[in-house]
Amino acid sequence: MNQLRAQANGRPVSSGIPEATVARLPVYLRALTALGESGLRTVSSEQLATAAGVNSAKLRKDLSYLGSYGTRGVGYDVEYLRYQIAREIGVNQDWAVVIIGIGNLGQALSNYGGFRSRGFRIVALVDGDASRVGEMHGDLAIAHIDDLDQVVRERGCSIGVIATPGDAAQGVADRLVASGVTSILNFAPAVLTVPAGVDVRKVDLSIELQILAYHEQRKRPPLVQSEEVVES
Amino acid sequence: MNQLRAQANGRPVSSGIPEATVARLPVYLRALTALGESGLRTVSSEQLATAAGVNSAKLRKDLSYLGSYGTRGVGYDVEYLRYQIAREIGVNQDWAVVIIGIGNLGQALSNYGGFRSRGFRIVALVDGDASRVGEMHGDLAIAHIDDLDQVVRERGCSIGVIATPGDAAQGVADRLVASGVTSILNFAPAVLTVPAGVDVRKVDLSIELQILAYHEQRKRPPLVQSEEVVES
DNA sequence: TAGATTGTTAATCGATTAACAATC
DNA sequence: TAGATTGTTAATCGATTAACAATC
Repeated sequence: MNQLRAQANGRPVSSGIPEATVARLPVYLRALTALGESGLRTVSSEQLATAAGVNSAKLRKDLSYLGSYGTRGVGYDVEYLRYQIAREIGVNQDWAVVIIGIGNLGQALSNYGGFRSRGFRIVALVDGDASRVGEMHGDLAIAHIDDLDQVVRERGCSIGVIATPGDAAQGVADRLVASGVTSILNFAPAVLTVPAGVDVRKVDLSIELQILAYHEQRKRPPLVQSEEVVES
Repeated sequence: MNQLRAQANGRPVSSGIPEATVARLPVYLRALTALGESGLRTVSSEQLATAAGVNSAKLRKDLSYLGSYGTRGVGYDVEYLRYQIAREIGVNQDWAVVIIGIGNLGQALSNYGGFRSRGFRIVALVDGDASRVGEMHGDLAIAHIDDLDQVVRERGCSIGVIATPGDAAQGVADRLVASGVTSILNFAPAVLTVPAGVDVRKVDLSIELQILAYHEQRKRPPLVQSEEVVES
């Protein structure tokens, strides 16, 4: 079924965690942080699942990939489980992030305070417009895209965020890859092609709205819906 | 296997389209629009799949849920297929969108020009800060959250975008639902609880970065990784 | 007719879920 | 010991993929 290799300690190796589970770990982490701040010391899978918006069977299955961190009949120690998940995700250390494309969205991202507490530090802002080089946003001055290599090297960036228009995105991705970045978060409406070993995640606002529209259309059908089709 | 009901015309009814397929239709739509603008009249599943970043088997399977819009031995008429997909998604008409929370992100979203051409019109900006009511952003003045009902009704909003801090999000969602909105795009880092029949999609930037960090950690292991664990 | 390409089938894979034995 | 809750099993469900018959 699941070809989990096992370590000496009996825990499955990290790469054996299913993608769907990996995508939920940050949600559990956030819920545990909130529950911990509210003073809770111990939490059951039922409680934590509710806080995370999933069912408890899925939560327990997900946690079972990390190891056996609960106590039967009792539940999970909030702080201990929080620490284990944070370690598994890799956010006990800080990751240095470079943002490319300092338009409205790039600025909003650079100002967002929530990244810091979640393991990310924005260490560089880069843009293709030479006239904006040196412009300050908080502590950071905009650098030019031609200096990307140097910026990435000097500041140890391991994640690149693309917030350019769609037609610039592939070029930026190529430069990021050339400078050694192997993790990219893409906000530009474009399909990126990257070499094997480079991870790209995309956040596409129009696509999210279109998925909502698809379902909305079926909840409240438009007044006029033509089913006639002109054969091409 | 797949309990597709069929209409008189033999096409599966809309609600029979798998979610994974629905999520890709906007990607195909965008690729077709770009190919059409480049002058291409006909496209094969192989070409379109490449442009959309998927494999051709998946593309053909996805399109088969919509109907039989291709010609064997030839391919798909670009404009005809583009129209059919747009109709299926529901973006041949415009959807009115209200943004709640006009901070950095809310402003960036309200300024983004790409929504208009993709079937969405931002018709209202709403914030909880009374001192900002009336503030202009483009053509739109900020309204107060207490007037949400009226705004939604008068401007026919069918989609709400939440761009508030996390702790305000559930309250805003409750108000949106109360005012009749049944589709919500949530940018706040919070799990939303809504009644059945209301769709929520979430865009969570920290979560996306954490998923990247998980994989990055396994590509370049940190210099010091403690495996020792203090039992709680 | 020969070549090309769709639309569909069926096998495989991965994710979800309910149920419950293990065990605190 | 009795009650509670985890961790795991196994069934089910949904998504992906390769292969190819249908057909332009």
